[in-house]
Amino acid sequence: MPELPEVETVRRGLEPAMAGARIARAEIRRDGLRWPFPPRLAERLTGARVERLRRRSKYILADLDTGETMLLHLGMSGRIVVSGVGAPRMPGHFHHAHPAPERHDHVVLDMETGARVTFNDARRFGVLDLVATAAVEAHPLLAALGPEPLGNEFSAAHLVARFRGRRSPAKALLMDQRIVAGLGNIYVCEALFRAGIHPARPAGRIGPARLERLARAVREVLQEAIEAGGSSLRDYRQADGELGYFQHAFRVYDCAGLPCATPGCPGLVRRIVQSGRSTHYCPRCQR
DNA sequence: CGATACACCTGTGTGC
DNA sequence: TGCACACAGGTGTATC
Repeated sequence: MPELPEVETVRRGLEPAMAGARIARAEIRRDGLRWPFPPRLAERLTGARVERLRRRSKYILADLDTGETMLLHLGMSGRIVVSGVGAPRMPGHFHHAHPAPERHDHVVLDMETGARVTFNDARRFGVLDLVATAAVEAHPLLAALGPEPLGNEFSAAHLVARFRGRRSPAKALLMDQRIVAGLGNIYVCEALFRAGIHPARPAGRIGPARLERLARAVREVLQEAIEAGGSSLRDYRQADGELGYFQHAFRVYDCAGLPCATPGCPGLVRRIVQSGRSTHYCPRCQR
């Protein structure tokens, strides 16, 4: 599921419940997700105050006042939902204010304010790790990430430099988190459509003007998707449990067989497979 | 180094 | 109704 817009939406939704609040109790309901949880996880979280929530690529980073940072990734099917915001504090009786745990609720954090944060992940491709805050950027999962697409380091010039001489399909390079961090299957397809670039075009054979257009398209589609609360196809929810609604604004993703969104274009959206993943595009307006 | 295949795991939809 | 199979938003690792 979750690409940058979904993760950013979740991060923002968690802030009211977590930022500045202390974790009163951490319930760890299994040994791990994609990898085993770090040792003594519950003890290391209990009593810690969350100082702030950051995002890097598709990771949520919760800086704790213990000197550690909790690193979260939602994998394909993860969701983090808050319940009981504003509920009166009832020490030892948190459960009265919250729904019963559901299947695949793996980690439950009860904040001292009464809010409950639940990490649910059916497929268990998600990640939860703890790392010294001073060394977060050196974490193996973060160390090789490319620039944030909504930050200053990402630009057409960056794409020019990184695409030069590469024969891989444009889609493959945009999916590569070392080149630009945070894009996934949906937003790569949508950005290539907006830029008029065929997803199979060799990356090194895209001119600078079109890379300018691509950099703009990437920023635009991510920004619009964040404003729409992300895209809900199956599992994804915002932190308050609501669906995102950017899926209604898809122009190509999941639109195989439908007319192209470009006014006057007679093309039909096509689905192909690249590197084992679905690609959606308009063969008429993407070259 | 670059490109591809596979692995991890559960749930859902489709066709027989 | 049951069953087999394809497919799903990600990404580290193995392999050529």
